[in-house]
Amino acid sequence: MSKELAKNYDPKQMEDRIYQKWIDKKYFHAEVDHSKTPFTIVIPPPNITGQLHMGHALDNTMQDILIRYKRMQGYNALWQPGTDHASIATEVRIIETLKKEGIDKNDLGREKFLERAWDWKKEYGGRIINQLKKMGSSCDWDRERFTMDEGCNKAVTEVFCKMHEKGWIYKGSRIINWCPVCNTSISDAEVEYEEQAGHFWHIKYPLVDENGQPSKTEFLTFATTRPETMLGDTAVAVNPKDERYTYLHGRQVWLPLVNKAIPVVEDDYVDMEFGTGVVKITPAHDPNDFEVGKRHKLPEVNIMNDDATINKNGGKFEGMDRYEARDAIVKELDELGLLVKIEDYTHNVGTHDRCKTTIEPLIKAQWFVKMDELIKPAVEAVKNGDIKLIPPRMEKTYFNWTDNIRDWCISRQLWWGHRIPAYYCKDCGEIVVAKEAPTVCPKCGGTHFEQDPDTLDTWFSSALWPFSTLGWPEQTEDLKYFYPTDVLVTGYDIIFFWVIRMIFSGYEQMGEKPFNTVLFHGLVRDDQGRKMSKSLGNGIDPLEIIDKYGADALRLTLITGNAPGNDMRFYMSRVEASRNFANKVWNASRFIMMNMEGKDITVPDEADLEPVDKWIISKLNDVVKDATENMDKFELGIAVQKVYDFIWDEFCDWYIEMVKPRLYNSDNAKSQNAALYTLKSVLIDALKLLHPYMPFVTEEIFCTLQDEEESIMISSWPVYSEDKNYKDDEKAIESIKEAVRGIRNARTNMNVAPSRKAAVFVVSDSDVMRKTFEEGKLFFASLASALEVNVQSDMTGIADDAVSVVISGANIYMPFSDLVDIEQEKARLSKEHDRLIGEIKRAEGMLANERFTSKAPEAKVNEEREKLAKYKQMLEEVKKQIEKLG
RNA sequence: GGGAUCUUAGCUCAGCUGGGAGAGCAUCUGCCUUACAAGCAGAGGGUCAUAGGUUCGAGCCCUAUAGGUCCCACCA
Repeated sequence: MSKELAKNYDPKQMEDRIYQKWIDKKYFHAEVDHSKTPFTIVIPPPNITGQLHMGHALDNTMQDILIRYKRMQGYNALWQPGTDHASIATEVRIIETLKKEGIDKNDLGREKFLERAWDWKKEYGGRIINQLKKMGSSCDWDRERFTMDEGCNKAVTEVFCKMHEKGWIYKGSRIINWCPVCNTSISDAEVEYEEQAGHFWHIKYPLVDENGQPSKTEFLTFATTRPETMLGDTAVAVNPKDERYTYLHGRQVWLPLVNKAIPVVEDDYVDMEFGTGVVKITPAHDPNDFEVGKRHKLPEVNIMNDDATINKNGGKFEGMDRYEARDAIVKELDELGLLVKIEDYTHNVGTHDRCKTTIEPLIKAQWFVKMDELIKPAVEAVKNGDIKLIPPRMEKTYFNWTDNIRDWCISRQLWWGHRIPAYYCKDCGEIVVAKEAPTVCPKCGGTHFEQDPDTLDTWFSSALWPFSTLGWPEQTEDLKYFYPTDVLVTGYDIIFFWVIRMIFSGYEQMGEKPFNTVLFHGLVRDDQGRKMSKSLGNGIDPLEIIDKYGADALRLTLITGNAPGNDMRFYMSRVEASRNFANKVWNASRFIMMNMEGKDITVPDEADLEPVDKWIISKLNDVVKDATENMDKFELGIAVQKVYDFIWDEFCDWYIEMVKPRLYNSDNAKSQNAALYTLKSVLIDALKLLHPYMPFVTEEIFCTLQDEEESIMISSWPVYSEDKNYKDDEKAIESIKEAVRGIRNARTNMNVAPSRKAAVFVVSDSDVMRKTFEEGKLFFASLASALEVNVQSDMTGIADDAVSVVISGANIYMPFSDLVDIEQEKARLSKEHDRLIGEIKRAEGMLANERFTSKAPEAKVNEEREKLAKYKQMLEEVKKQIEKLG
């Protein structure tokens, strides 16, 4: 019993219903099944603080397309979903919320804070999942994971302990990036450099004279952007090759305000060309100075508290904020006559990517991951192609990072996250790293321990995501079967944060790569090319788009007209165009079903298929081949464009129109059946090709069209077949299309009213051509607004002044001379004449070139010869017509 | 400072391994033709940034230049 499609395409009434059906039927669920080849994608876990934005929408659309495609191809497709605890992002949000309630994080205490965090997770963690469902994402929700669930926690602890044992995780006192607002260290990757207008303070320090006192006559001048750090200066440096300063070797300068003598050191780090060639050295507050300090064994004087106020080492400036101190110090130096000048200076300032606070380099004891060995297999894998990056240019970005890798600071002074499994003996201070809290100190036998208060960088756990979600560290069946995963789809903006770290973690922990291919996409920008952001208020909510136009339209919009890895702009007009396409598919299907109503459609003999039928079947066959190839190359936008063009331009605008006369004529049942069968089968395959992109509308139509099959998403992907390759029929129908286009064009040019039908004569001396038009007479007549069609080999019955259209191999005549403006007709023919002359010139030019005919591939040369012959013949015909008109 | 990328129709962008310049939107003209006006038919519009080079042949490959975007580094 065939159902009916609603009159109008209305995504709202179907999408949620269909999604629920898929869930109920468990179509998304994947189980280990050794009779099938697995195809696995792990989702980039969205933050629990997050809401679906266009970036997610794009990212997940791409994944869903790949998963649905592979599932239809018969793979055991698993899309592993989950969410990320997003340590610092979440913690910041909770602190904000607490603040509104007048609660300070520290007053609340760690335990209570974590309770709040879990409440938060419960409340908001599911929100984005539901939003992903609105997109149509076919994730296996039965397997949903969280980076802080039991299994992931176990994986994290396991990795930490293993790597510590191996010596690749260590605790060290080094200069790190400190965020004074978030009160935590952050990794290099989390520092964002921002150009800021600042000042360059030129300052001079007196040299120390032979009595150990500050000289009144000798000074050293230099410039700094952060004068407050002078409180922590422990040297000034010059380049050893700098002859201007040879006299300084072995001498000291007097550090004002602090009032002590500090040495002049020589170091290659100093650029002689820059400034005065003198640099103040503050080892505790600058990464470069830190290195210089190490080389010269300088003391490290930390002058700041964690909140970036000056500490007791800052003497009378103690307690001031770093910027207050800056002003105060500049003022005092000026009073002492030590301020030479102040320049405006624009420079890059490191800020925290989460809160935009200027970071403060500080020396702190932190945990690090040693990178030099760990990174090697990850570099090798991309170099030798074991892991493919798409587009390949991303490799350069990748290597740029791996070549300059520095140890990864993984400890964070936060509460929300994986607590570091390191325990300190309260008696002797011994550090024990273990999966479980130790009971006895291996060094002193003490029994009191305190766990390290710090948590791990949020990316530490997401680096393990491809295998922790499959059960690791347990050797599960899932892990053996689904790992390594196939494709990772993500934005190029997290290549350093996440992609690289997953790759080296995969090799280190699993001994195998985490995925075969990384498919990168760009950013979705607003219609002016700006990044969508909260502060600009230019973000477009995907859910609003879905509500108005449907998820299918949104998905199609995001995937078309954009090359891999490139940013794209989001236009409402494009969403409308996508929705219109859905509507087009909807209506074409509705038309086909209306005509199928009450008919018992059978599979026709090949002999009963008419040339038009074979033409569209052959065209579809080509699209199946092309689109599949494109999808295999991850050219998703190109693939769907071909399907789109096929459905709209070929199937709807030509085939359906061509077949209408047969549908309306029940006298020839065989022909009608062949048409209906072709309509239906081509539609079904086209829907299948479209399904990964537009899952909802294709499902609704598919299920309405044929009741026997449950769902398009578990139907099989169309396969190219040599048997459906009807090149002769394609050629024939293209001739008719050419004729129709020519006639329409001529009619428009002549201003012939559409309502006015004219007789049409097709004249050709080719038997094949006459047969083509004879067979296609019926639909040719309707498409060409012909009253009648006469196919003949001579000019019998055709008026001299009939309008003529020349196509390759035939002349078409329309005797509506009474309506025709001869001058206009001449102009039209003259234009056609010029066009042909141009084509002939081009082809002749190529063929006259001996180097072309001898060097170009033979097929190409023959192609040009054929074209030349064809155009020459057409030109002769056009010339004759022109002559006839005088 | 290093690197990537872009410059194609009025706008936004495709153009896969080099072989007669495309789409959507916008514009103009005509159509409420029995699936679709969220539509149909037709039309206009491009020295493919500039200059060289390789090639029988370049939007595509190479070099340089100009302009835009982004990433990395961070000379105090």
